[in-house]
Amino acid sequence: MATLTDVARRAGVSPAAVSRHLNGRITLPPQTRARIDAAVAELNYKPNLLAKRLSTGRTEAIGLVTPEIDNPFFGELAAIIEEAAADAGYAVYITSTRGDLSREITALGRLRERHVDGLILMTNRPDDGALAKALSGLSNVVIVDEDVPGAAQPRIFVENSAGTRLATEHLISLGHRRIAMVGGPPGLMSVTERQAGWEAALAAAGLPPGPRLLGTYTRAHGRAAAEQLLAEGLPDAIVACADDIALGLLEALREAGVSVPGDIALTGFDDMRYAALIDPPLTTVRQPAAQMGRLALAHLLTLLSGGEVAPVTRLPVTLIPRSSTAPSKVPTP
Amino acid sequence: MATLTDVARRAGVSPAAVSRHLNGRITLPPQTRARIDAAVAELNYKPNLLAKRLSTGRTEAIGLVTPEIDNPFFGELAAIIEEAAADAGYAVYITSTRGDLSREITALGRLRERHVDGLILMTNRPDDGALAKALSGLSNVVIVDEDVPGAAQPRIFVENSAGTRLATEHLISLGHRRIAMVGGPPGLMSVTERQAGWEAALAAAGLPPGPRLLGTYTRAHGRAAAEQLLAEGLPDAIVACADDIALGLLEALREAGVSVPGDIALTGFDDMRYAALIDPPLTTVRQPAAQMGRLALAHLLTLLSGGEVAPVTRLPVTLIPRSSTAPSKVPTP
DNA sequence: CAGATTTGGTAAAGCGGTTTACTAGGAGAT
DNA sequence: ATCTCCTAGTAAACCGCTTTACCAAATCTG
Repeated sequence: MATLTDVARRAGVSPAAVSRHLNGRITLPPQTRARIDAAVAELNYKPNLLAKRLSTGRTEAIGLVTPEIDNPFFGELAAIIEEAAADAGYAVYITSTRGDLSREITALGRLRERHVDGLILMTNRPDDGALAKALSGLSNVVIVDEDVPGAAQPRIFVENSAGTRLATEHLISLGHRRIAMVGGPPGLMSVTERQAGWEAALAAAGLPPGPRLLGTYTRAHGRAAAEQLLAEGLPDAIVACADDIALGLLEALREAGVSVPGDIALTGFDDMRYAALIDPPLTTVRQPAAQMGRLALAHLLTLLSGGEVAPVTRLPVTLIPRSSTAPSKVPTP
Repeated sequence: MATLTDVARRAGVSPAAVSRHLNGRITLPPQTRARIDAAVAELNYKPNLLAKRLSTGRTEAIGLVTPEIDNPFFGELAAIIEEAAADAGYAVYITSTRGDLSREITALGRLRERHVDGLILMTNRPDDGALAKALSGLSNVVIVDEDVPGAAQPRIFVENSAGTRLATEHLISLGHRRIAMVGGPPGLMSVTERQAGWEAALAAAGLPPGPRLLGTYTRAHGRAAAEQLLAEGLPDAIVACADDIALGLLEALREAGVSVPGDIALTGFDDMRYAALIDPPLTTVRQPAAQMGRLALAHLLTLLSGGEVAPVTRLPVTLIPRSSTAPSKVPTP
């Protein structure tokens, strides 16, 4: 590989001149410029990024910390962010933490060690303060989708409570009265808020809350919840706090011979790809993944250039009615 | 941030001693070692990776080039690779090329510029030689899932033709006679091989090939193919070369009032997550994504440590029968 | 006890850029 | 003719770590 010095020698100037010319920090007379450009072309010179980075302290890379890159929702977010980052000249390090604190911390370490310029952080774990502590003092971080209580970094969420409120209102308008909620990990902000939306809609309609089953954001939890509800007596409808949970509910209910939406209505949350393709197509609350991804990157770029950014941004969600919800068979009084 | 020199000063030794001790390239007497370790701890010293990299020329990072990170199949592969790479001490740069040659080339450039130590490359585009040319001379690259004709790097594929042969034999054993194939981009190795498997199974059973519709590995192509088949007269069964294609077929057929598997049987390829959850659950050929990912990384690590690796590895596929295939209603003669 | 070997380090030259501080030479102003 | 300013660069320090080559003192060997 040709180095800057090789180019300089060939062009008959100093390395400094070449460096400054290439970075647009000096205006040289046309002939000199032409000689340098020619030398660059002839030697097929490519700057060594490592050297550049060491020198400037900037890496032109960002990190993306996701709980699970193979979850379509995070995959979509990652794809958008990667594309937008590439357009802005940044490479992306992706970490799939699988909900493991130590891998989250490792990723933060990369920022501390100036291995990346900034970080977009997503977690799906209730934090006991360890992650917040690891975040303290770090700038150039944007928290997305799920809160890390106690952290000072800017964050981007969706209107969680509005989402479940919409879903619950939709179910109520279809004539359902006894509406259960199956949620994710207790203590997680998104779960708390989604629960609040469900409760608010019920309260507004003068209905008592149905059963509430928290657990994890997994298909397995959906299955377990279905079994519990089957044992205790099925409600009219279920509001699931994630599409994955809804999928588990659906499987277990179908196996038990319960028809969705014939016997029970079901709503999800996320609108992951495939939510429309399952049987029955899932009524769900759409999170604007693409918009979140783009905004997260935009925020991060603003931070990187020394700008300021709103401490909390909330993006709207929309209810996508499909076939997993149908009018109640019990006539509305 | 404390530097090596700070540590050295505090421990009363030279920077060289600290560096060599920390990298295990010198054995020091216990007291000296203790002084250095103490200084490291007190200053909370973290080596600057950038500097280390510039010095050693190694980056301890690999690149992962995928066509679409938001496709669950590639997502699963990426998750496995990322996890295994992290265990081996490598960070992972992920690029989602969206089938764009220039982004593939950019990723290769990162290797050329010694920005990463090695690369795992997946593509889903028939190459006109441009990618092969960009690959020439690069070592530490493993090609996965799809071929790049003319490239010299080791590669890992699945038994494509065996996969469609299994699927086609399965359909034949269910009594289907007129079996169509809906494939991906013409010229792509996986497509050619999958077509060969379909033809071989039909030939072995003494059956003529049904319609063959090539296109892209997308749901849209599946829809278009379904429309064409509907217009030309439906076959008994369809072998789709990808689950995404099968999904498109399924949608369009359902909209046309054709029942799967009642009126027509359908098989996919990949066994992506959700293939089991759609309506009807999809009979498909399972590609061992996890195994491919792990093997790709193992190969790359072998290359990185100067080892040799098989030029071509083929992994077996398995047929996963589900409900999208059922016995033909036409009695077998 | 001289010479050889081991122990326990060090000095300094990279790695390949960037950047600050500086200067030789010519043009313009007085 | 002198002073100032601008143009077109250059020299050298620096980023933080690694590594080669080397050396002084201590220990062993014959």
